[in-house]
Amino acid sequence: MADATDRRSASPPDPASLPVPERLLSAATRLFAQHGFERTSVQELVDAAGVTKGAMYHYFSSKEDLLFAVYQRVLAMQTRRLEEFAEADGPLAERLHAAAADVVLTTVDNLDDTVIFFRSLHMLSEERRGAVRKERRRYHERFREMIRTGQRQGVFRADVPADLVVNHFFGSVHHLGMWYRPDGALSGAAIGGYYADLLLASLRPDPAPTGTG
Amino acid sequence: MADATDRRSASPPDPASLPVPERLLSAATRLFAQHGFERTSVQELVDAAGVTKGAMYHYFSSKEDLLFAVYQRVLAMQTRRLEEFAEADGPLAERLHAAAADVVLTTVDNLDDTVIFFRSLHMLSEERRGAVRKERRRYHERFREMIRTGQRQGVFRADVPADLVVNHFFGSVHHLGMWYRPDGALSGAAIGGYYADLLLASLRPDPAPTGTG
Amino acid sequence: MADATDRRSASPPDPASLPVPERLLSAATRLFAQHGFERTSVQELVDAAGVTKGAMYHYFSSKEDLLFAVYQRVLAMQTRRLEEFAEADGPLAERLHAAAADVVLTTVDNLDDTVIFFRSLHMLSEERRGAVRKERRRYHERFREMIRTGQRQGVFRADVPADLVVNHFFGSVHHLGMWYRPDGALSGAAIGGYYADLLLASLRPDPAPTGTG
Amino acid sequence: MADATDRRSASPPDPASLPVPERLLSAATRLFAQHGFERTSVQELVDAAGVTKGAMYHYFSSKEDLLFAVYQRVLAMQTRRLEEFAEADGPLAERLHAAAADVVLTTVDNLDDTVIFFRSLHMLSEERRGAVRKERRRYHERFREMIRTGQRQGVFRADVPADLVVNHFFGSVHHLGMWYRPDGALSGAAIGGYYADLLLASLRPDPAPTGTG
DNA sequence: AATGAATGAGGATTCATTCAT
DNA sequence: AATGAATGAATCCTCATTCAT
Repeated sequence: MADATDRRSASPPDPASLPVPERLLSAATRLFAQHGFERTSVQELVDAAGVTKGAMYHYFSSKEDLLFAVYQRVLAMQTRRLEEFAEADGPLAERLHAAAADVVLTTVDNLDDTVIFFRSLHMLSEERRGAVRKERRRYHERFREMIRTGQRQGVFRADVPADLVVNHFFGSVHHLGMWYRPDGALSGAAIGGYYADLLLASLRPDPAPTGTG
Repeated sequence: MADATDRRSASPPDPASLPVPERLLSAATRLFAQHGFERTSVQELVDAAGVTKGAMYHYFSSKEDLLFAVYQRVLAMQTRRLEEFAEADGPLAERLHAAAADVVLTTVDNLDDTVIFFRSLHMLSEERRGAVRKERRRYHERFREMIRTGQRQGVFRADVPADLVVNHFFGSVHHLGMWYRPDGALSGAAIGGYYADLLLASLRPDPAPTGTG
Repeated sequence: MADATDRRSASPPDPASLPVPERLLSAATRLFAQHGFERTSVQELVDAAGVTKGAMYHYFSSKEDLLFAVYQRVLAMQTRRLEEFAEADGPLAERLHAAAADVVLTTVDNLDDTVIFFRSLHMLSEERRGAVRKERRRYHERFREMIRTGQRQGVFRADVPADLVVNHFFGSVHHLGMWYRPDGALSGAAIGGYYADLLLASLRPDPAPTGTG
Repeated sequence: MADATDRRSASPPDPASLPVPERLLSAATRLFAQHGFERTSVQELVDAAGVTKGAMYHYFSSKEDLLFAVYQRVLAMQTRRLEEFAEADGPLAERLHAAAADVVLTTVDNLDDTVIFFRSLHMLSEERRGAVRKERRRYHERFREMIRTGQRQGVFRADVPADLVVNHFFGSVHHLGMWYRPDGALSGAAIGGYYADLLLASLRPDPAPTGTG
C-alpha cells in the first residue's frame, strides 16, 4: 500500500534507477487513470517514464500491450491476496469479513489500477478482454465459494443467490474509484470495515421482515 | 423499459421518421456504449443515425456536446424517477425499498446510459464534468436524506454513515453494466428486489455481532 | 503519347485546375516511377500534387490505394488499345505487327506506368495483386489468341508455344523501362517497328535449321 | 541450379554450419525476392539467417550493403558463365545459341537473384547503382559483340541494331521472374532452347517479307 | 566475434471540425 | 436545414543503426 502512495509522489522521471519496463508500467498506471487511456499519448507516457519511444516499443508491442500489463499486474495481486485470506484459519464469517475488508483496502491503495480496470476494459483487444474477464471471473468464484459454503452451513442466509451478493459487493468496491479520496473523512481501513460489516449484515440469516414483506 | 429494447432493435438508420437530434442521440448512446466514446468516429455516428455530418453539427456543436446530451438525458430521468418515489406515501422503509428497486430496474432498462455515464465522464470538459458531478451529488443526497431520516427515526441502524451506504448501494447499481445481461437468469425486477432487500438488510438496526466483533 | 510528355513537363503543382484525384494520380505516377513506391512519402506526394493529406485520404483510402489506381489506369488503357488493333481489318500478320508496334509505342509514351507496373506489384495487397494479375493475363491471352490463330492457319510457325512467344515478347517490352531514353538514338516508333519485326521474324514458318540443329 | 533448390528448402535457420556472411546473403536473397527489399526488416533478416543484429553489422555495414552483395554475386556469376560460352570453340551461331540458352537456365535456377536485380536497383546508392549498371553494360556488350561479329560475317541479318537485339533478348530473360514457375509445364532447359531458337530465328538473314512489307 | 537494449527520426493514417454552396 | 469536400494537427508505430559490454 505504501507503494501506491510512493508511486504517486515519485511521479516525475521516476527513479531512473528502476528498470525501464517498471518505469513505464508505473507511468502508464498514473496517466491512464488520470486522463484515460486514449487521452494519454505515447509521447506523454515515455516522457513521464523518462525513456524514449524506442525503448518502450522494445518492451511493449503497443500502447494496448502496456494497458494489458496493467491488467495483468492487478489481477495477479488480487488473486494472490484473496488466496491468502481464503486459506487462512478461523471461522468462515471472520475470514470473509477479513477478505472483504482487505479488498477494499487494496483497492483504495491502488486506486489508479481500479479506475483503469473498469474504465478501459473496452480498449483491450477482444482476445485480451476475454482473458481478463476469465481471470476476473475466477476471482469472483473464489469469493462466491466462501459465501456458498456459509450458506450451506447455515451461517449465511441462503435466500439470496451467492452470485448476486458477490456482484453486489464488488460493485461497491469498484465504485470506490468514483468517490474515495485519500484525504477524505474515512480511511481505507475504515471503509473496509464498514463494507465488510455491510456485507455480513446483508448475509445474516433470519432477517427480520423488511419493508416490502 | 420498452424504450431500451426498441432503441437497440431499431439500430440501423433509426426510424427515419424521428427528428434528427433524437436520431443522433439514440445512435450516440448505442455506439458510445458499444465501442466507447473515442472509438466512435463522428462518421460512424452520423452513418448510424442516417444523417450527414453537416446535419449533426447543425444541432450539436461538437462530439462532446453529444456526449453531454446523453448525460443530461440520464440525469433528468434519474432525478424525475427518484422524486416520484421519495415523495410517495407509505412507511419510509417501504419507500426506500421501492426507490432502490426502481433504480435497478431503470438502470438495466437503460444499460447503455449507465455504461457511458461512468466510463466516459473524463471525456467531458472540466466544466461539464463539474456540472454532471453536481447534479449527480444532488441525486445522491436525495437518497441519503431518506436514509438519514430512517436513522434518526431509529428505523435504520445509525452506526454506519448514510453517505457510505449510498455510495455502497450505487456502486452495486453502477456495476450492473459490467455483468447484467438481458437474457441472464435474473430479470431486472428480480435483481431490483434482491438489491433493495440487501440494502434494507444492511440497514436493519441492532445487528447481531458479526464475525469480527 | 502527348499526354505522357505533358504530364512530365507539367509536373510541379500540376495545373491547379485539374480535379484533385487526377492531380494525385499524376503526381503519384511520376514519383513512384522516379523514387519507388516506398521511397515516396505521402507528404512528398501531396506536396507534388498541391493538395493536403486530408484531401488525399478523402479520395484514396491509403497510399496503396493510390498505387492500385495507377495499375487500374494502365490496365484499362492497355486493354482498350489492344482491342482496337485486334479487331481491326486486314491480314493477321499485319494486325499482329501493328498491335505489337503499338504496345511498344504506348509503353515508351507511358514509361512511368511501365516502370511502376513491374517493379511495385509486390507492394499491393494479396487480393489486389491477384486482380492485377488476372486482368494482365486476360490481356496476354488476347495477344496469344492472335498468335494461335496464325499458327492454326499456317501463317506462323507452330513448333513454339504461343504462350512462350507472348511472354518472350512482353518481356522485351517491359524491359524498355530499363533502357529506353526519350533522347536516345531510337524513337519509340522505331523501336516498335524493330520489335514487331523481330516478333514476326521469330514466328516465320519453316525456319532454316539453326546452329544447334 | 542445385543451389537454388537447396537454398529454398534449407530456408529456416539455414545450415548453421555455413559461415555467417553466407547465411545472411542466402537469407537476404530469399527474403528480398519474396517480400521486397523494403518490406524485409533487418530483424526478419537476421532471424531467418539465425544470427543477431550485431553479427550482421559486423559483416555488412548496412542493409543496403547486403543488397549490394547480392548484386555483386549475381554479376560475378553472369560474367563468368558468359565468358565460358563466348570463348568456347565452334561456329558463332552455335556459341550464341548455347550462351543464350545458358543465360535462361542460369536465370531460372537463380530466380530470386533476377527478381531482386531488376526490382531493387533503385534502392542502391547512386554510386553503387552506377557500378552495377556499368558492370551490367559490359556484360551486354560481350553479348552484343557476338552478334555484331555474326552480322559482319553475314551469318546474322544486319538490318537490326545489335544493341536492340540484346536488349530485346535480355528483356525476355529478365521477365522470366514474372512468370516462370519451377513446377510449370516447361523446364528451364526447354525455355532456354526455345528462347535461343527465337533469338537465332530473329537474326536469320534474308527474312521473307513480313506482314508489313 | 557477438549481443541486444536503446535511440530517435520518419512515416502512414485518423478524425473532429470548418465552410462554401 | 443540410451537404460533403477539404483541412491539418495529432497519433501510433516502425526500423535501421549504434554502442556498451
